[in-house]
Amino acid sequence: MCDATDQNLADESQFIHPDIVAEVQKGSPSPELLSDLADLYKIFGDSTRVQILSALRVHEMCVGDLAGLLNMTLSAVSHQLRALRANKLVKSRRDGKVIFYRLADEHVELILDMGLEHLQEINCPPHDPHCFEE
Amino acid sequence: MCDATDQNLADESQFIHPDIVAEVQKGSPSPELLSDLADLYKIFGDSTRVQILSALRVHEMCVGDLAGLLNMTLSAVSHQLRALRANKLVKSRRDGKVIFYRLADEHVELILDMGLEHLQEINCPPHDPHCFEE
DNA sequence: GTATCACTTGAACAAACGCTCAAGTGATAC
DNA sequence: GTATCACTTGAGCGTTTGTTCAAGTGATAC
Repeated sequence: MCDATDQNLADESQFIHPDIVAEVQKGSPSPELLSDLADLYKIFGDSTRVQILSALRVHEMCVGDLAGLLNMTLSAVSHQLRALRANKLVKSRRDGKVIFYRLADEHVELILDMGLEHLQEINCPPHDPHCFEE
Repeated sequence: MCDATDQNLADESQFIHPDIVAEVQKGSPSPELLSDLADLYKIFGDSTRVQILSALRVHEMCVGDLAGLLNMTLSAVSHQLRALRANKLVKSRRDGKVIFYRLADEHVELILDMGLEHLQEINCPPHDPHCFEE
């Protein structure tokens, strides 16, 4: 996909500001890691999955209750739980016929909170003291 | 899409655990807010966009440099910058012919960090002292 | 004025995604 | 054993998404 010698792209002079590009190349994580990061956020990037995570934050739930709460089919919810499980965002335990799901760890809650905070800042109300145009 | 009287779904007895569902209904944000949250994470859920954000975290950059750094076309990068702009994750300034992009605020960095931390925890190395199976 | 540079935009298209439907699994009840 | 319940899984299908390509815009250079 790339030519052989591109381990120092910033010097190749196709750039307008080679110095800046070189600095960024050194200071940013590898594309592989950033791709994993994108894959993680992709999981949070769906309304159904976020609703599930938000619900499980309050209390562990079984699939049927989740489906009823979200007004969706068992199958649809189960498919999304599968994605959440695969990415280690939820864990499950079986109790007789019923399978209860819960959040995998506190990090999931933190990520949800971080996003909610950002939303508040963006849609900050007019009377918010530290809200102003740049 | 729903019948008229569903404002107290948890009592409708289609649920296995009505008490839990009722508690979750009260304790979780509205579906609308959670949908906005999902839309926000959707932006972070793409490798190209995350690479752009991660780069801008180190230094403001123009579109051409970003395209070179990511080994992508100007157009592709510009399209993604448009999405980032629309969601207020980046800001731009023009300097002559060149347009420099930078992160909109510190919240963007925090969200990136939160995700990176979660990745570290998941892929935690075997010699990590606080890494164990449940 | 024209030319060029840096970037944006719209249309098109393949790939990825999320839901539905039908079939399958695993545990309990009898 | 069979039946039922709670859930999972795979295939199919319409929608969304990200890239490419070609055309357009806005500022500088001359």
